[in-house]
Amino acid sequence: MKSSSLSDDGTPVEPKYSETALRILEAAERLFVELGLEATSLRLITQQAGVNLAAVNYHFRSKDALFEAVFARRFEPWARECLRELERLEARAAAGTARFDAEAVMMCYVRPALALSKDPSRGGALFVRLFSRVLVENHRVLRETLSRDWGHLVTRYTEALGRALPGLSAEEVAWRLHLGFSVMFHAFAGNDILKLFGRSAVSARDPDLIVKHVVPFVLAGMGAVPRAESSAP
Amino acid sequence: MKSSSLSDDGTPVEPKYSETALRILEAAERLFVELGLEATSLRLITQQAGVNLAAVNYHFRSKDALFEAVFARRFEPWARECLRELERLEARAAAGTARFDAEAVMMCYVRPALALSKDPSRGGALFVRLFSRVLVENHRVLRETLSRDWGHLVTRYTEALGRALPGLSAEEVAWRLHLGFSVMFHAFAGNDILKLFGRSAVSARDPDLIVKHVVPFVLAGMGAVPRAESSAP
DNA sequence: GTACGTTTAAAACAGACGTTTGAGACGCGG
DNA sequence: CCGCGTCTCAAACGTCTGTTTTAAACGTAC
Repeated sequence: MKSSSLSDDGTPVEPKYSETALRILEAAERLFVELGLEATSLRLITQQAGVNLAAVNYHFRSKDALFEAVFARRFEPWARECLRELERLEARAAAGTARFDAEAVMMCYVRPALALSKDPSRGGALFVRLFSRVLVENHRVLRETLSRDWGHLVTRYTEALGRALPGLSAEEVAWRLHLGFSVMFHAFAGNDILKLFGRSAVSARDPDLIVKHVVPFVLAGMGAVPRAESSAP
Repeated sequence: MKSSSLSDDGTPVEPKYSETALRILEAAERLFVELGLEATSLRLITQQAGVNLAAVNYHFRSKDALFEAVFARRFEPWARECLRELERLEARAAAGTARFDAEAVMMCYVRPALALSKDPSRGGALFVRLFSRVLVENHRVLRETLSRDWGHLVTRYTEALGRALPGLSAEEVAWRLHLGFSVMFHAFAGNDILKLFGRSAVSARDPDLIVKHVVPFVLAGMGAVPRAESSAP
């Protein structure tokens, strides 16, 4: 994933894609989500995009590079939005116009995730599902670049939650962040374990409903009092 | 996934595998977890198992059938253990020797998951990761059989949690179960979003540590007071 | 010892895969 | 008119896939 270059005023310059390249990107995004990287063939992508097979290797260099392009197009604006949310919260807390608590930190993730889920023009919930696949499948393609280019994002969230929950050890904070993000992330991705068993009464695809139920759940979890050690010193 | 037949006393009769078949099962399990179903070739499996390529199609019918066998061998004993835990809780609650609360219901899932994670001879954490991949990749192979053969398990958990949280609507109970299972499941599977960014301070692979942190988190979330509707009638 | 079902072995099958090639179509400034 | 990038197209490349075939080795019962 190459980071997009920045123009003079700092706003990202999206690489211009020809119409053919765009059709490939969109078909690929949908198919990668539904079938996964390995199971999606270039022939299927080009067929659904209505373009020639060789166009993929012309516009993108390879199948792997196409996957990176599909991912970066959606991920980078989203990650930048998360960063902006954190910075805005810090500014408002410094100005005394906002409380710096766990809910405020959490909303710095929920708001961008909600906005993304509701905006099909940016990939919508489809991209969150793609991200989820990438995570569980642990793709070699993205491991390196994600930690190099966006590792600081996680560091920022960790620091923020630590500041919002001052009584906790660093280890405890890391766990709450881990568990909180886990449930929020998989909820937005629509990963419903129970649905696999055909018995989920939850319509886990409506973003507003997700927020309504997931926010109190995670907030309660993050604020939970740690269990007293039963026999440790 | 064919269910194993039962002997007279109700204990499952595990199909006898020849040594060759067993070596295939074990190599396949490891590779399916690491690489996924599509990316794992039969040649790689047989090479690592030290057996001939054709042995797969002889002992198992096809690659898909091998995958089902790998999955069923681990899943069915686990699911039966979950069922037993629920039945034991109901019996003890009826006898007045246990409280039927959210924690008790939750532990009916945590105990089997913990036992499985710590027992390499039953697949250990490896199988939970395989299960997680199956879930996110939404495999055609397992969708039908899981809901047909094990859907009632989810129904049982839903009823149990509803009984443990009597003040809540059915929808609310379904959401708490969904979110609670989601975080527990992905925690046991070691799905660490933050690790993908190279910044997780959490050593999410120690089952005892997982339980220590995930139980208070989920308990707090499940017991959370629902948010008051802000403007609804 | 010979016949039998079971298991292994090596080789070959047809098809799908990602990628490359080389020729031709298009728009555009000269 | 030409010349030159940009882009599309059909065809072919070599490799890998799941599966099948053929033959040989094995243990066991008669």
